[in-house]
Amino acid sequence: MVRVRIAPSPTGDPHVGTAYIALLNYLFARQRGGQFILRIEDTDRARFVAASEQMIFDALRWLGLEWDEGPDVGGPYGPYRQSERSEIYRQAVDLLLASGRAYRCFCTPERLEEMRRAQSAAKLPPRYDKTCLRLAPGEIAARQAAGLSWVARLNVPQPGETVFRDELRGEIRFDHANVDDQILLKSDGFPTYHLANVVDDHAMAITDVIRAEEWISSTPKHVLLYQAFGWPAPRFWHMPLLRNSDKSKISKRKNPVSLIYYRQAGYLPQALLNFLGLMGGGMPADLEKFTLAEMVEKFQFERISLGGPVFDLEKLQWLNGVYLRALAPDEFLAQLQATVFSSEILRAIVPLVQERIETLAQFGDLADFFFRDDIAPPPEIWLPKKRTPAETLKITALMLEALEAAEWSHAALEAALRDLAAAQGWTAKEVFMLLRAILTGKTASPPLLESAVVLGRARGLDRIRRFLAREKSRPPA
RNA sequence: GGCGCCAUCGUCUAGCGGCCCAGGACGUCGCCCUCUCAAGGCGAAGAUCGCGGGUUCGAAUCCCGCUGGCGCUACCA
Repeated sequence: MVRVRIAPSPTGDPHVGTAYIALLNYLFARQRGGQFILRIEDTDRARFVAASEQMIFDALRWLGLEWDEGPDVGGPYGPYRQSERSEIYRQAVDLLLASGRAYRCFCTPERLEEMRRAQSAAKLPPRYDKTCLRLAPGEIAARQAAGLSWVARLNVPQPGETVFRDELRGEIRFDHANVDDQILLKSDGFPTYHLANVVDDHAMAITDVIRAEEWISSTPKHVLLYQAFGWPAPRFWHMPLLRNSDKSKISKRKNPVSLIYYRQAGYLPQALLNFLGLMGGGMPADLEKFTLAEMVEKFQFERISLGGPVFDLEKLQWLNGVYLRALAPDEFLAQLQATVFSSEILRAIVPLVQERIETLAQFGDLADFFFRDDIAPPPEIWLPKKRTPAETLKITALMLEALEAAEWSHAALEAALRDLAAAQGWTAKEVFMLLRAILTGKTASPPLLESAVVLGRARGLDRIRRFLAREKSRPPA
């Protein structure tokens, strides 16, 4: 019986890369009559975003990737949220500490920083120097008694080598000279990914770990952990990374990556899924358009091409168009009413336009930007009278950062924009008008912040990113 | 820098020793259809298969080296 899992981290919007890996895991499980598990990897309390978990559930369900076990549906191997499994990790660490496969480390971040600087200056691989491994038992007890904070580190045998098999690439070997004594338990008592992932995969009887290629370098640490615990390791399948058009790992800077965005921008889940299925091969080459069920039937993992595929929005858009045109008119209408013309959106827009309207027919004139995709205002709209294009673009980039960090609410957006204006020596009016131009394409619109909230975070941020991309690539006039 | 992974049209890919002076799709361009624009149909341009060595009667396909791209190099996942 095959058991696989997807283990997203609730640190923000659900990511298109998560959907890709989820799809692959789903296919693998369904093809083999196995189970597909959803586990929430919420051990990073610094980056934790409370609303994120629910958004992950919603986005994966929207795509139709149902899981057999998970935090919301339960299952025999729960709990499926790592923050609820602390005791399990603590016991696991005790085991490793007792057997000498892990050790307590009291080094301060400053010392570690210093050590890494020296190593990099000496052109050595950055690696913890095992200082605390040499601590006498009495010294360890004393430091603990003194209340010094500590972490648990994996004791990687030196010298040594770890060899493991990647099902798609064959044998991969790592000299231990390049494997760090990874932190397993953080000073806040939470495990790192490496520990939690191994402990949970074993506890949840995961047979095949299907994850992104970026994990290859840390797989030796995982294999060492399985050995330290005396557990059999699962099979590893590392999938190619989705890329931006410049071939770098897909990122929100260069590409929309939020599944919320794709849903709100009017992509059909079956089209997005189909497109993801095209990434990296796997399906018979003569097929371009196929359903999830057909993928379960025909997708072959052995056929996956290992070169990282560029996530080509234009092709996704074409495919989405194919799906949209194939809809029966009634279905098409239903889609429209479920998304861009939902009564929720309409209801939210009403208070923004009602007080500015003289005939109902003007609704479109006032609210057009909610229903348009490409807003491309000319410089006479967005360029403040007293500013240059260069400084305007610069503050727009800062604005994007500030808004990405802010909660998408009227108060938070307003605070972020006013702070930005003050910090950059712009008037609030200039900053607000700039954002108005980018979001609405006009100099006069319904109230900006209210409009931004209705437009939504995903589409709002996307408009700013697209604006920046467009203006940066525009040859200076 | 170190380590690892990868390498066919701009992009997604087919090809797993002869069927390939490399096929399909997106995008681009042209023509047709047409009141317009799309869609659709037809067609074109587009890859010395990253480079250099081998192995072989024969290599895009196998091996080695180089180069390049990417990833990792955190008390993030």
